[in-house]
Amino acid sequence: MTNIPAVKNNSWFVDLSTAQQELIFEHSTLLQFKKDETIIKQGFMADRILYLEEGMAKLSVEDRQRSTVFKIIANDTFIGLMCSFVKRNFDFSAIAIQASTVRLIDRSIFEQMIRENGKFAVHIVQLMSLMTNKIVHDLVNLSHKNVDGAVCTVLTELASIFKSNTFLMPFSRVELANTVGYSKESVIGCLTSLQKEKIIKASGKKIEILDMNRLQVIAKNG
Amino acid sequence: MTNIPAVKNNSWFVDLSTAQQELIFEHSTLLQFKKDETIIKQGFMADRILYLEEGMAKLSVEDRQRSTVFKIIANDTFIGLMCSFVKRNFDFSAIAIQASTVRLIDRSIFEQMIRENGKFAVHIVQLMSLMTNKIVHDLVNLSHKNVDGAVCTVLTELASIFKSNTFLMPFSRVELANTVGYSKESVIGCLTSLQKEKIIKASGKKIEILDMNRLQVIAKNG
DNA sequence: TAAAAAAAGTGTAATATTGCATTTTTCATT
DNA sequence: AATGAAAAATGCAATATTACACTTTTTTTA
Repeated sequence: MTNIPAVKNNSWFVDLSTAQQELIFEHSTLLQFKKDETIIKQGFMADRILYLEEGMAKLSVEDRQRSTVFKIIANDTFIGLMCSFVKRNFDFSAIAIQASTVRLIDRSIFEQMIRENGKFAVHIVQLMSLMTNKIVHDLVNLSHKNVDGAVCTVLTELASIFKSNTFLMPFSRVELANTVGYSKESVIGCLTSLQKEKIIKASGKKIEILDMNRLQVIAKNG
Repeated sequence: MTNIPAVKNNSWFVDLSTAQQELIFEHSTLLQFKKDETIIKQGFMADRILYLEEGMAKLSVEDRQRSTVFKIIANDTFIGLMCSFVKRNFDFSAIAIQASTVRLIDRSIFEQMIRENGKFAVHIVQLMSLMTNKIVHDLVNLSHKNVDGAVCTVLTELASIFKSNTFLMPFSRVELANTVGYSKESVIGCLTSLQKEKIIKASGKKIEILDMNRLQVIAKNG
């Protein structure tokens, strides 16, 4: 019998029967990624469903000129659901921003589970609903802000993702610029002035939020 | 026996059995909306799944200050799937931009279909995948463009949605401005200069694209 | 650990965008 | 058809953002 990890209550597979869980685990592989390793490269064939068991990753859309992070995900999240159900290729990239464990699940088995197990299917639809909703609201939200507002919004989000006011930014300055849709100079300038105002402390990738209140005010009002 | 409309090949319910189709149609209502009527108001209770059978609608996120259209949908599309599966309330608004026919489907019956019919479930997951993917790419894409690029991008998209180089804009100038994330003055200025360059002809909501090539070039290169 | 390369940071001139005041046009209503 | 209200359009000064050229710092690699 396959070695099935202890089922956490909130996991995606609670709705599966023991036999189905076994089947999934038989047809899945566990991979380890180091910080900054590429989990998915946009354009690659999408024949697996990916589930981030441990760690964190950033999802980005790539084009000829730049890479734009549109979402940071933490453990217990599907990485590939967004497109691997239809597209032959991944439409975005995923890069580990912490050491991560990813389960690769055979797409046809996963589909079979959706077909066989209605409760599981409903659960998956709900997860997709939630994710889409959040992404749309976040992106629309960012699009109405000036540099300062956008950068501060991202910083507050990062603090909440990392559950700490001190964290390592998973972005280069250029990536941060692409994510908020402004030039790197503007973004760097904003970080510098936030620092002068003693709202944050930034040395390299390490960010420390000193005054969360003021940060949130700027995030809201530009 | 319930009156079931002739099943189109590409419809969302082809995977349902005749009995299931009957059930769905018994537990659903057909509503007519005139142009500019509100189909969904953000914040209302989401106890139905909405399917746009005929017509067109714009989906928007509302906040205190503005309404931002993030997607235009045409006939044979689910309107509410994106959030009505989890949230108690709709997280966005939908307004008919043409006379439209909407089928309201009981949420619990719809969920039951997903549970009972695996093929249907997979189909729904695929639809959601596609939609999310398209929205994310479109929004990210817009966020890197200047006013001209963004406005031209939206205009080319509208032409493709309406399948014609002449169409009625489903936006006020202010809404268009919110959608692209720029001020109304900038957007109006852009439309004016596009007109001076004889790339479009705009009188009120009526837009005529005179030079699609140049429009696309601006859409791409700002 | 030194050298090279990449990323981060800076000041400033050029450019793009906004916000305001005001006018014109459009649209609905009587 | 006249009237009023809302939307659209305009020009311009104020502001925000970019792009450039350059320096400094950090990271990588030999």
